[in-house]
Amino acid sequence: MSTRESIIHLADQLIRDQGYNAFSFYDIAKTLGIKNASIHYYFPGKTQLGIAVIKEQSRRFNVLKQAVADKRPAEQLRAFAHTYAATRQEERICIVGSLASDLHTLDTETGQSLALFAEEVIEWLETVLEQGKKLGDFTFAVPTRTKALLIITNLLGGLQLTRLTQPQDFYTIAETIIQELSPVQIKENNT
Amino acid sequence: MSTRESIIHLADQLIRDQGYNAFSFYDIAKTLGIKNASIHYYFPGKTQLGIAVIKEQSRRFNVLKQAVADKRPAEQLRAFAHTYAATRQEERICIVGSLASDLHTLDTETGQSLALFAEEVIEWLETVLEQGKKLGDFTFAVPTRTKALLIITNLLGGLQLTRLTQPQDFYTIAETIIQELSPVQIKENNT
DNA sequence: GTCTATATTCCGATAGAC
DNA sequence: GTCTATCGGAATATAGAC
Repeated sequence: MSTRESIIHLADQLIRDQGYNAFSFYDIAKTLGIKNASIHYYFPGKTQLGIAVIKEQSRRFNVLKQAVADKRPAEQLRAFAHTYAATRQEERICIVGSLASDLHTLDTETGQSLALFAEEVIEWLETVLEQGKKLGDFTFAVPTRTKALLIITNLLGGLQLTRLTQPQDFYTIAETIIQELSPVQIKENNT
Repeated sequence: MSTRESIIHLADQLIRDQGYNAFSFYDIAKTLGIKNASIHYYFPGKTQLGIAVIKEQSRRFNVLKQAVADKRPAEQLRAFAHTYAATRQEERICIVGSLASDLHTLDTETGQSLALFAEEVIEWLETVLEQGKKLGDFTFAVPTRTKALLIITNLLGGLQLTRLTQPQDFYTIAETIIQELSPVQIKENNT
């Protein structure tokens, strides 16, 4: 991994761990064993680094998208949810949730880049849900976009809320999302 | 409103607008027409101010709780969701989402105070859902705590995600949460 | 209670040598 | 590409006068 890639990777981890306004160039520099000023060689300012992080997340999302494109909708959704579960295990949150929380402190470009990425994710999830419904794999009684919003907010919010409760709460949320889409629901006693 | 109360109120607004690590004592001081140092008279440090904000949110939550205690579960839930809708209109997010995003930069006490508040909200929502089910006002097929987690993450995450899309998306989310609990669902065509 | 003044630390950023 | 050195600014916090 190049220095540039390492910087982006670390910035991403720091943003999703501590928040955009809490991490510093020095945090990255000390980990990489370089100096503060070297980061400015790759990124003129914090804004450009932030945007690079968003673009990298978008790139990785598209890699996932392609990797599961031929699979069943249920499996696509499970792969998607799994990336959040992995994030939960790291005690981090997702990039959209982290930067949306700090939105009013970000440059316009950063906010636009983030909004673009969020819409990418929503629209992909919409197509997965739509396909699942057509195939009879999914059942849901609200508009597709609404269902997509509900699922994403469950995952995004779940990463944050369950930092305050227990990790298990997140896995319960993720499993429930998938179970509730199943057309064959075994209705059990629930206490 | 006393100076102390004004400070807490402004800190709350700033935390939910810009984030804990982005607001400064000066932001509050200039609005109140006082000096930086005066805030330290009321709160020794930022940590104590942050905790006071959480406690005030908890107090106001309990006021709401008492105000709707005699009403039907559906109306209690609607009043709860309405506070989030009002927050959405201000372009802010909820205190739990904001501080949970910054959790790893907060003092232990602040984190504990926040976790306590989050659990208060979850448990109250559980009792409302449970009552609604007993009365036949609500239908849901997952454990009560799970349903509470799903609803709260929809609202918490909705405030953040819809900063990037449109305000209407949030209202759709909030309305859908309530509609989906209704035992008499008119299943319409959904595209 | 509120002020002035200041201490201290940290951060993003830049100039210029190597 | 990476460094040293430094600038300018901002933030939390404290001491002490009024």
